Amino acid sequence: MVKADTKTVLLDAAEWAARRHGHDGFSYADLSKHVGIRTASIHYHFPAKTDLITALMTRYKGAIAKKLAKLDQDLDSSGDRILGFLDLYRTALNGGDTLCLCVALSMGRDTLTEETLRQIADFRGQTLAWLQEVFALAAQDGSIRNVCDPSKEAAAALALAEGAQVSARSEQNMQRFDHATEMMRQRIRSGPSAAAL
Amino acid sequence: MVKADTKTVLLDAAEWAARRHGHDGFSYADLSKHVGIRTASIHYHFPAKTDLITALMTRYKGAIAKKLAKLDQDLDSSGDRILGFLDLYRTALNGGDTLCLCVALSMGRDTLTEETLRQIADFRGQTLAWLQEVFALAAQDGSIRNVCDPSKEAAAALALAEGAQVSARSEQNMQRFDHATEMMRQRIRSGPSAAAL
DNA sequence: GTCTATAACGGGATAGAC
DNA sequence: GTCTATCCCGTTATAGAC
Repeated sequence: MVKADTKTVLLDAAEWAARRHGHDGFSYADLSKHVGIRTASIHYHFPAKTDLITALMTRYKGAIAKKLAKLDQDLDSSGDRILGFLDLYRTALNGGDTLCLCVALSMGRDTLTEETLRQIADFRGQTLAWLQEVFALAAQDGSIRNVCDPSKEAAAALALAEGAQVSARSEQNMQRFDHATEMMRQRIRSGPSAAAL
Repeated sequence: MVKADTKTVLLDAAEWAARRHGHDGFSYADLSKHVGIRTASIHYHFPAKTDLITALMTRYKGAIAKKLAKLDQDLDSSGDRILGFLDLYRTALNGGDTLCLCVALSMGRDTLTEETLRQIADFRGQTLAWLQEVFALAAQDGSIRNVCDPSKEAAAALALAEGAQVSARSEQNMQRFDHATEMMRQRIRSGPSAAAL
């Protein structure tokens, strides 16, 4: 816990780079500059780039799982949890510099391993499952208006958040994200409505 | 019109490749194989890769503008136009193989020129303007339920369509797209509702 | 664990013959 | 317009010294 071991420092640099530039947009040479050891030394820790990516996705999935669990712990209403979810994706943008790792890797060319593709699908599955539960709760606590089928709500919410990230990053403009997600927030803010969708 | 000139054949191949693999995911060597002329010959038509990308985006923007105009021409209700819009993005997926060129390039690394970035923003601006008009019409013809501010509706609809494309492509599964966009379609299909958002 | 050195390859791009 | 040949660079990855 006390010393920042090299592997962790490498993963930190790699996560940043991958979320900024995508899978094919960063090299061991880039990491070498940031971390201060030679590319050959990086290969000692992660023999192939795919090993790096795999470790990255595993760590990232766990980190997001924790954040989603914390939202459940800290917030009672489904509406607040969705607001927390949107804020998670907003924060991940870092002012338009970085995407969610999952989105960033999704775009990479077919350089990706089957294993990595599976991890990406797993990650989306984890998020979709969480969203689905929140929308199921929403059907009960009424803190989100016009709730439809939770599964469809979850799929739509994730697509909205990811799409909003993509356009915000491509113009490095956070307003794009805020604008695209404003309607979703309005379904929560202004209190429950009698009308079902 | 009769002979397929080399430039057009190159653009066709490049568009397919770019939408499939992103900016850094295809090379002149790839085009060379598909088109049947050497890489040096491609440089004759497009001296630098950025020239190719610029020409690609220009042509693409015009093509989509035509398709959107055709939707306006063929369809009277705002609801049908949005359904047409979603189908446009669905078709662009080609079964999970290709993205909208704009989305595919958005993910590329910072290899992109300032000019290209401007073109990408322009393209989104064109689509957003069209969507905004459709939602403004919706506020009048009532063929879409719970219509909010047209500008926010447009931003949300574009993010939804792009995000749905990304997840569908990353798993090569069209159902992801259909699932994520189902709610939007339901706002149209089942007739107008008395409830405002 | 980290280094130097190097292999092996693929990328964009140019020169000059035809 | 298309070709062959070539350049230069960046990338992943390995061998072997320290």
